[in-house]
Amino acid sequence: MFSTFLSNLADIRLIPYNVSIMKRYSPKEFEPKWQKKWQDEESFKAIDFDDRQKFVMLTEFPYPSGDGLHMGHVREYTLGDIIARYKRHQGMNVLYPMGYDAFGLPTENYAIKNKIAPQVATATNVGNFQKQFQSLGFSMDWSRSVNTTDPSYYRWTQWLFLQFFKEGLAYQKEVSINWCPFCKTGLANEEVVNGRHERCENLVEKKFLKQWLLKITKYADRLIEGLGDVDYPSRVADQQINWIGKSVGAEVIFKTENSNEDLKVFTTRPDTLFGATFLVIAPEHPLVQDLITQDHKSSVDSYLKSVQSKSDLERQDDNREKTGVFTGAYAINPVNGEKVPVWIADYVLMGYGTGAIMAVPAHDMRDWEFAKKFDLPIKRVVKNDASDDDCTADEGIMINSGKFDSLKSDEAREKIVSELKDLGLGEEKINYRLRDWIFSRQHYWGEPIPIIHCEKHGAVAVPEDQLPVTLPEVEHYEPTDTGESPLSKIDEWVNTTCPMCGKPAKRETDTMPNWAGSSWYYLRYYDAHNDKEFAAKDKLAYWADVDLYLGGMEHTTMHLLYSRFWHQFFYDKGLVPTKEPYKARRGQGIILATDGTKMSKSKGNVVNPMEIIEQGYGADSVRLTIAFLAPYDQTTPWSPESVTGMYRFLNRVWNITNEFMESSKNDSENDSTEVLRITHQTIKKVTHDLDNMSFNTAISAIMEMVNELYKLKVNSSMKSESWGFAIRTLLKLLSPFAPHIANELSSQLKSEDDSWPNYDEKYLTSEVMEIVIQVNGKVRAKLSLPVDSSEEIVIDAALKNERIVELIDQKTIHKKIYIKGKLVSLVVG
RNA sequence: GGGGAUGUGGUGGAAUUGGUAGACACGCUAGCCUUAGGAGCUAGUGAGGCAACUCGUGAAGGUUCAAGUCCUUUCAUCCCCACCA
Repeated sequence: MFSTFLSNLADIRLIPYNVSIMKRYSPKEFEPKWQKKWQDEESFKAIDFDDRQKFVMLTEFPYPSGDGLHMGHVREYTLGDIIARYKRHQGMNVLYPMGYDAFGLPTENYAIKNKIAPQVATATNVGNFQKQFQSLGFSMDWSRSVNTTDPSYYRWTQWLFLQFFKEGLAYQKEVSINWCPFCKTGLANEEVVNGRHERCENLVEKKFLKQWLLKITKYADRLIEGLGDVDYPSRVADQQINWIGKSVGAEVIFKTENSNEDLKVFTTRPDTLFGATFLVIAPEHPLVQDLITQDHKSSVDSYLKSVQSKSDLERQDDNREKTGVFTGAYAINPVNGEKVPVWIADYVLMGYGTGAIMAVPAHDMRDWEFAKKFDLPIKRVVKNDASDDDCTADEGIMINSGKFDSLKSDEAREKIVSELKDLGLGEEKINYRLRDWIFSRQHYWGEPIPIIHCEKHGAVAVPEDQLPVTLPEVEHYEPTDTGESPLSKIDEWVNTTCPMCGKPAKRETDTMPNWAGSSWYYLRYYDAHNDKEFAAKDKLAYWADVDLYLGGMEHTTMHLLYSRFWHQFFYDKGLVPTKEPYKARRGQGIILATDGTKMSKSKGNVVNPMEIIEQGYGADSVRLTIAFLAPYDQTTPWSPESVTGMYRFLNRVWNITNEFMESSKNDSENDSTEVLRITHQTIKKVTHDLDNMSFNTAISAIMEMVNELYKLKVNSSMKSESWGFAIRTLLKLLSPFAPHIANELSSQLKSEDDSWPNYDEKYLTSEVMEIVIQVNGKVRAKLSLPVDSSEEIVIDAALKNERIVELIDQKTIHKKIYIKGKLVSLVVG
């Protein structure tokens, strides 16, 4: 008590009386200086073919909206920057590129509304983004910057599209597409959320249009297999696998009575074929008209009409009742020759499998509901734990299945399929949930699809030497109501000649979706200015593939899957040297508003990172706050107070460094092993944490170091080798996170070396160890002993401890456990 | 219905192999200092208790000398997909 009082007095005396003689930490005064220097000197230029180990740090490039950077951007690019700077300090040739994914509807809508060309609006926004990136101190190689709307870029997007076209992987088809009546454009399945267009939230309609599609389904298996070769978080890999939705089953042919055409169905449970008591086909099924009998025609027609009038949203409603209608037709179950009725119902989807199913009500919940509602027969063919009156999808032992009785489900599956094969009435079949990628958009602001339509030759590729097909300048960007792109109204652009026969022909007027440019942009960073190829082979060989790709979880089934598909195709064509584009993928979590909800303009809870910098906290505080907030992949609310805390911490770093610089002028020589211990310990911890992307704990380790140093400086002079090492190391460890203050103070210290520090084990060991003593599992005492104490000595000391002696009293010790250097556990009773 | 994740103080979050739960920070309390700043310093801060001590990681069981961590059951929240046969 008394001694504590004294040491408090000592503390107070040794704290510099007048802190004001030192320059205050004021990031505004030096951050812009460093940013300008980095810009002017192109400090972060990645060098082609350099001998150092290469490291490609990729972050998803932004859509340059008029609103500037938001917190999500700042998190992503700050984390990328921390890694890029760290790897550079470790001596690697780091490529940390940035570009702009600038085609898209917001700019087009902005252009329509304000009568400003999208090219102009884009240029303005890009300039704004560039400035904001700079003000955050990001270490990007700007010499390789790309912009998807630049003709010198989309020339290669078009060229790559033509490779798909030549291979038959880009094709046109009349398809029922998701149509957004507000944006007046077609959408990919992935862009429809709850029956609404994910961008504008308007209800999506169905429209039948001739569209360009990319045959991503051809790569379904490869896209699954490829996941085995890369380091993706399991939730990303699982989500992609789930999205591709591979199911193994069989296609079974049912002969029909009324039609010459057979009905094909897909099932994953051919073992339940004997339980198929009826068939159901989708309302859009091509055989509908063929099958209906005269006396059912009117009821079928009215059902089809009612289905048509339903919106997608209604059809997907959770509480929907099963609806349907009997066609009057019958089909023959191939395994037992039974006549089963054919129904039409909208719970069967035309887009999956064959658009027809065999209904096994006893073993499929949907069929069960339908059978109950329309009083159709239910036949149990699998015996398992479930009650006979229930529907069960579980496997078991076959019953009511003729010669397959008493087989297990999986055996029956095999045998029945092989029998069907022999009969020529079925075979194994694999189906995917994944559909081909609808690649047409009916908009101005996108890459024109480089195709010319000729009456004689059909769709013809624009010759390579005529690329790019540039967007014409137009007066109006408004989409048309007919479902045609606004480009279709520009006759002088549309009318051209056929490259094959020279006769008059018309240009394709659809443009590509904005996923096109982003499907290959990382490749362009390897050779951003090449006007002969999309990237030179030797540069691809040097840089590919991306070592770490950081981005949003929301892109898992869109951009990330699309670009893997493109890359795999390019690999097959010998255009790229690696099978997969990205060696490792990580997804950062979302930063929510302080109230735990998503930040949104309409709620007015958006935090603007630029404002925080301008308020005087500076870029370093913002960067630290983001990295410290939570594990990088965790969704977490923003905390404005946290910025103050980081600013305070940087202030402490600033002050202790300045104190060190002051004291080194006149203090006496004095060394401290404690200073070295905390320094080496922190190097070890921060290095380990950075390798594991545990940014928040790395920062807390640096904070602990600073706190320790503050305590240590009270009793030891700062003028010593150890202190110099400690302060310089502190700045090095801090520099990936807060590069401005680290560079500023290092330059004041005239510390030129910027290599990552190494720790030395010998400084980590301390002379004493603290041993915890547990009695019956509870911590009862702590001992300080020399580190080299043997087990005997430790246990002996534990048993002699006053407190322990008291607790053991007369009781017997049943067991003594010693965990080296940590604890002694005594079991008494 | 399918897939994935997460539950720890007032808050954000720590906790290599099971080994001192709550690091680091925010906030709060008390005090000090001052050129009154978005500053700095000291002490305290899971709950209950004067204390010894007891309780405590969504809940309930279990394994173990020892469980936030392993096992079983269960509840809650979030994300993605969804009439996918």
